[in-house]
Amino acid sequence: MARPRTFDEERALDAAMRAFWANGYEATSTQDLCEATGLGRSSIYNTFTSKHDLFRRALARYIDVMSVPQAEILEDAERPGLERIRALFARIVDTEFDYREDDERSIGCLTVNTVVELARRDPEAAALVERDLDFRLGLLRVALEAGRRDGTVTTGRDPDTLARFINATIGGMRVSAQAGAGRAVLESIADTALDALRP
Amino acid sequence: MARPRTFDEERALDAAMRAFWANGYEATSTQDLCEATGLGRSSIYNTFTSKHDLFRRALARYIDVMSVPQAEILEDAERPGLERIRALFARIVDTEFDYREDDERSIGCLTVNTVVELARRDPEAAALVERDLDFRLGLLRVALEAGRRDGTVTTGRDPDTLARFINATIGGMRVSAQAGAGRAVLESIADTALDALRP
DNA sequence: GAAGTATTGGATAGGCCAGTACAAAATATG
DNA sequence: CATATTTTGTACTGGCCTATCCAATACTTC
Repeated sequence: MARPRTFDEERALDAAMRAFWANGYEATSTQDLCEATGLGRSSIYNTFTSKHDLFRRALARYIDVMSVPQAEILEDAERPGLERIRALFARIVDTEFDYREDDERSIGCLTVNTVVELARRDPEAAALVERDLDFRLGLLRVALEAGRRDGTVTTGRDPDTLARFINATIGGMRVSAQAGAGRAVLESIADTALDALRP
Repeated sequence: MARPRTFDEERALDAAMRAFWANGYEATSTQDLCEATGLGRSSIYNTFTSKHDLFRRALARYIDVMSVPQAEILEDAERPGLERIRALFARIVDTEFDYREDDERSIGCLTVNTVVELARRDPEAAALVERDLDFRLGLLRVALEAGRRDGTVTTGRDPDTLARFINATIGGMRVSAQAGAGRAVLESIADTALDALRP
């Protein structure tokens, strides 16, 4: 019925996500977004209405994309509970090194970056992140409860507290990675955190 | 010999620090800095040369101000090693609640915020933060080694690894606070982390 | 092939950005 | 009190920012 798009909306969204992820919301201009996606301004505004809306969608996509494999790991009934947490840590470390610009520093995690840069003044972003937090805490509790049942998690602390702790550890690893920590350091942080699950 | 200043440079720097801390570097305009400090543009540029330079000084001041009490805690020979770490955690929690805007969300830690927002593209800021990281890791090692000697830290992991872990935990607590965690949650994260020191 | 419709590129708008220019004001020194 | 010197307020600059406008384009349907 009319002229069709010459670009793939999801690819564009991915490119925008990468730009926000690597540079932050404020430091990414609409011009940057045009260059990152390869689209013109018109196409961007026609498709995504505003920079803020594009960010919202990019963040939502990031959360969706990242949570699938994490859920798979944490709900993997084949593995003991503690091993699921260990595998999650390993995945976190891998992503910190897989997704990188030319730079030697990690670009971190868009969710963490958003919490730090935007959560206080952007209620929509805060809501997305909070929803994701609840979801991930739930997944962690599942794995921790499994660990308690199968004897790999022996601490007396309740799964809720432990889930918060594991989640905080992941945040700390991501900040450490952005501060320049290498693979060995991240792995040792993860290993040490696991000690708290079987004291 | 000439007209004297009508403002206190340190007070102005403090106000600017608070502004950057609460809102981030990019989202804080020079206009915001004028309002926060109560100074006119001329006074700001006359005293601090540029927004970036003002930020650099604000960050340096933040690091200085924060590290003094933390060093005191971690080097306090009266306390066993583990208790020093515990006291440090308690202080982190307190600061997350002491320094707050009207908001119900924490403004976090300027160092962490800087790592996340700026470290990748601002080498000066990155250098300040890295220097501070080395300093704090050193303090943590001191306390952890003391803990090993006095028997309160019983884990077999080496102090360097443990220092990284404790530091990451603090980062994770700060991100959690910015994501909306309350006092009880932060305290439980800290308590759980301590479990890793005496497995 | 004509009509209708959505996309696209380029120009543009209005505002805010960091930073500067300059003159008026204020004070220490002589 | 005069002079030298610094601070301060105001106005301004050039540029980049997000967002819009509009005409040209390209495609689908009839």
